[in-house]
Amino acid sequence: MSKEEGYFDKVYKVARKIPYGRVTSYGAIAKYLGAAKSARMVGWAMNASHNDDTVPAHRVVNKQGLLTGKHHFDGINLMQQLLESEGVIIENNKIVNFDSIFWIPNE
DNA sequence: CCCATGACTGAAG
DNA sequence: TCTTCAGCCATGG
Repeated sequence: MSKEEGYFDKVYKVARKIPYGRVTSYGAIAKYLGAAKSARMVGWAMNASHNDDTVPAHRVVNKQGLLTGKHHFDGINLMQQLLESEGVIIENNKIVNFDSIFWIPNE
C-alpha cells in the first residue's frame, strides 16, 4: 500500500466485478484494460492478488476454460471446489459450461 | 540497465 | 490435432 498498484489495481477491480457463478479469461480482462496481448500480466497480477482476498481469482481461468491457476491456490482442488460451489460444472479441470457462464468485463 | 520469470494467447509447422 | 515458438509487459534480482 501507499504505492501505486497500477496494473494490479485494475485487474483486481475487474475481477471483483465478476458476477457470482460466472467466469472470465485473462485475455478478456487484459482486453478490457486496453492490453489484450498482456494476458500474462493479468495472470501475474492475479498471483499478487493473494494479498487481496477481495479478488475472486478462482473465477478467472484461461480462454479454454481450464483451471490453469489452480496450482497457485492453497489446495489443488480449492479452485475447482469454489467454482462448483457457485454452480459451475467442471470436469477434468475444465469448465464444461464455460461458454454459458463466460462473462465479459464489458457488461 | 540487463536478464529471468510468469495463473496467457494465437499463429505456424 | 498436437506441439512449438514468439509476443506481450510488469516485477524483481
